[in-house]
Amino acid sequence: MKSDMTRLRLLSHGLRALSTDGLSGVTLGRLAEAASLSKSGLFAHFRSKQQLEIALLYEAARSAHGHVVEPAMDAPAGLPQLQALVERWLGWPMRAGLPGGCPIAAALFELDDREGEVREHVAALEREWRLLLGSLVASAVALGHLRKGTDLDQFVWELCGIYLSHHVSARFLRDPSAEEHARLAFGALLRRSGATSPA
Amino acid sequence: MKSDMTRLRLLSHGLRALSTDGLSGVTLGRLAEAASLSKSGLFAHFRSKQQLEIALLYEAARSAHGHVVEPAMDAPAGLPQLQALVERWLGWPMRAGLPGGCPIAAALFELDDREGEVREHVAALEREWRLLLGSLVASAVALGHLRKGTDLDQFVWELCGIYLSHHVSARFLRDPSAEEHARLAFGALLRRSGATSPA
DNA sequence: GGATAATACGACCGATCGTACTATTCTAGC
DNA sequence: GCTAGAATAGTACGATCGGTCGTATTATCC
Repeated sequence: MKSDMTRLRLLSHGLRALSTDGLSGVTLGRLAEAASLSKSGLFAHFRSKQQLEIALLYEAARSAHGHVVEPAMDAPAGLPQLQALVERWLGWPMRAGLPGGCPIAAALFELDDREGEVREHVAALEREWRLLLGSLVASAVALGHLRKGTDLDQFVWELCGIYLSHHVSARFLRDPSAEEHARLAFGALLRRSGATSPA
Repeated sequence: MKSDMTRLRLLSHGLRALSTDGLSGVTLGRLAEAASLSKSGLFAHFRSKQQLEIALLYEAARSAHGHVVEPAMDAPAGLPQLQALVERWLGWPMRAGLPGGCPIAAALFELDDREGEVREHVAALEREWRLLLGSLVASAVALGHLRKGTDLDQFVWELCGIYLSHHVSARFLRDPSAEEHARLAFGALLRRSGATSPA
């Protein structure tokens, strides 16, 4: 359908806006203008601002999956896959063609004190993401790449901290050594977990 | 002066609003109503929305200093002081009476793709904060509490990651084990840096 | 105590917000 | 090619945004 094409265009422009302006920064008027559509025409696609926000967040997750998860799955299972995923994870928005930062990371701070449907969807995405990370760590443990008895939740928790710290130092502080800091931190986390072959 | 009282009341209400709603969520109308003041009366105190935002951010930093830095300075210099500061740092907004999360952490993600004066003030605050953290780590190294040769910048970078991950898991995910994760992560970071007396 | 400046008020500005309702244009199936 | 229904445009709405205005009140200082 023609409508699907338009919807894709809207999601594309909306995702770009989301990455720079955050959820509350994406407005129907601006998005309509960016996508060369009337505001009411845009509004007809999503039946409310909330629905648009949710759609954009899922589009962000879809893009992350395509740019981060899928290519990382080419690596051998276990530690190499985990390392490949982390490498693709850090700074993925830029490689996905987004002009701003990670929309989901930003949403974690924008919605932390807001209730409602949007928050629940972000929470679901974040929980799913951490489950994926945990399963990759578990595989590395099962394959003997990481020490048996490794605290999976703790590993994932600290890995998320590395991602967030990288986001802040790279995007806000514009520290050119953000990548290096993240690499060192991840390496230390691996070593602590008994990685046999450090990258 | 009477005006100073009003200004303090405005900053107090504004800081609360800032912690839950973020910079763009604080509006002149709502703040005026919360502080029982007319919008124009409020506007007379700060000459623009930007000036209000900057004043609120400095108020947040002032509050953090009072609730985090000052009490931590009672601890003996070196590692104990660093540990005391981290303990007070995590979750300080609640202990400061704020209903939401850390306004500065939120600003790091809200302003990462926005230029202007407000961003520069947040950047200055953040840089100053990291300098403080670095100096405490340096003291711990100088006093022999941490290994000589400890990478100060890397330590601070990872510590900030712990703070951010704690913020997300405690405030957004509402994970009751956020404190425990942070404690474990900080302990591991200390151990890696050769701490002789783990807490 | 009276001049003066600070402070607060209410009304209002143009712009934009999200959303609703009504045309109009377009497209798909016959 | 016609027509039904989808897709888009148009218009308007009430609310709120940051901000300005003139005016009234209130402190402050000589």
